[in-house]
Amino acid sequence: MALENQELRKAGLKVTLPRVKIYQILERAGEGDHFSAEDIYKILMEQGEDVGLATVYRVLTQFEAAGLVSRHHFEGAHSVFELARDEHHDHVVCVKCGKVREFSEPKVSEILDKVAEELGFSITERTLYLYGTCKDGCEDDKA
Amino acid sequence: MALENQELRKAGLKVTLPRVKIYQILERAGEGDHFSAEDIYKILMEQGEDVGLATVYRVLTQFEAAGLVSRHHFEGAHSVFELARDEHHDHVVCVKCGKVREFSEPKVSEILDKVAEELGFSITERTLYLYGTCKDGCEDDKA
DNA sequence: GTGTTTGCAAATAGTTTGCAAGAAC
DNA sequence: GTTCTTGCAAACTATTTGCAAACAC
Repeated sequence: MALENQELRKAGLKVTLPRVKIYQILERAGEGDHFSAEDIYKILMEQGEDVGLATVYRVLTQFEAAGLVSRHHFEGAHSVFELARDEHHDHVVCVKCGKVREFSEPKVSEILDKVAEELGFSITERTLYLYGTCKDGCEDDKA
Repeated sequence: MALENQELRKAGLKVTLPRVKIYQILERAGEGDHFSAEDIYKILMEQGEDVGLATVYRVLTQFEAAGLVSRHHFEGAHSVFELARDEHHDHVVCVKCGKVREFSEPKVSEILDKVAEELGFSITERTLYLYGTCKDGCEDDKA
């Protein structure tokens, strides 16, 4: 139970209720789950925690700065967050149901590294999002 | 001079001063030039045109819907626009100087199509942005 | 003329910030 | 006890919308 506390301390952040709770929510997420600040805020409310939305934003920003989470901007709207993992991965987003799938293709990274090399760029980050629709049952429940 | 008028008509848009002027600004852009609504608004002001910022947004949105321009969201901030071209291309963005380079790698598209296939997704669009820094002279003039 | 488009001001969505009160160490 | 953190309300940024006046055709 104190595992997340270690993570927080390691990141130079004091162990406070909002940070622990938010970290736990992110930890519980399955692959492909991404939360917006608002999502997290709502979950906290449901859990009866008294945490302000502004704090959720602040904590997520701190987590991002500490490398604990990564932030994504799917289709322009709000940001969503997920716990950072070691292996880089890219995202497929269904524009109908909002579902997100992840994938990782070493060959793509390889090619992009070469492109950067040729252009004289030193890449620090990339975003690769595929938008489309699930072919299988995909109820338009973009809640 | 009436070429852009043709484009507008083809898109089902009446030929009005704001639309023509905005189209011309986009047309003048070199490869890698991307304008935000604000950029375009400022250029119009400098040219002495009396066009509202809201109109710039409306026109750009209409152009996008008509397939005349594509919209990009580089690093979260505001949207930028460029005239749509036939060949798909991806972007490299320098986070120091803001410069944008374009590239196109058929092999990447090929791999991504395969990924989508395997995941049972039907891709309609993708965004692939590489962020980093120019290795050569790149004055931090991210104006 | 009639329907579209525009400019302006006000509204909106997502996110950030100032500040005094409260918690961590 | 001192410094970091929080909650709230207010500010901010990018963008959108309502509406009456102006324009395209």
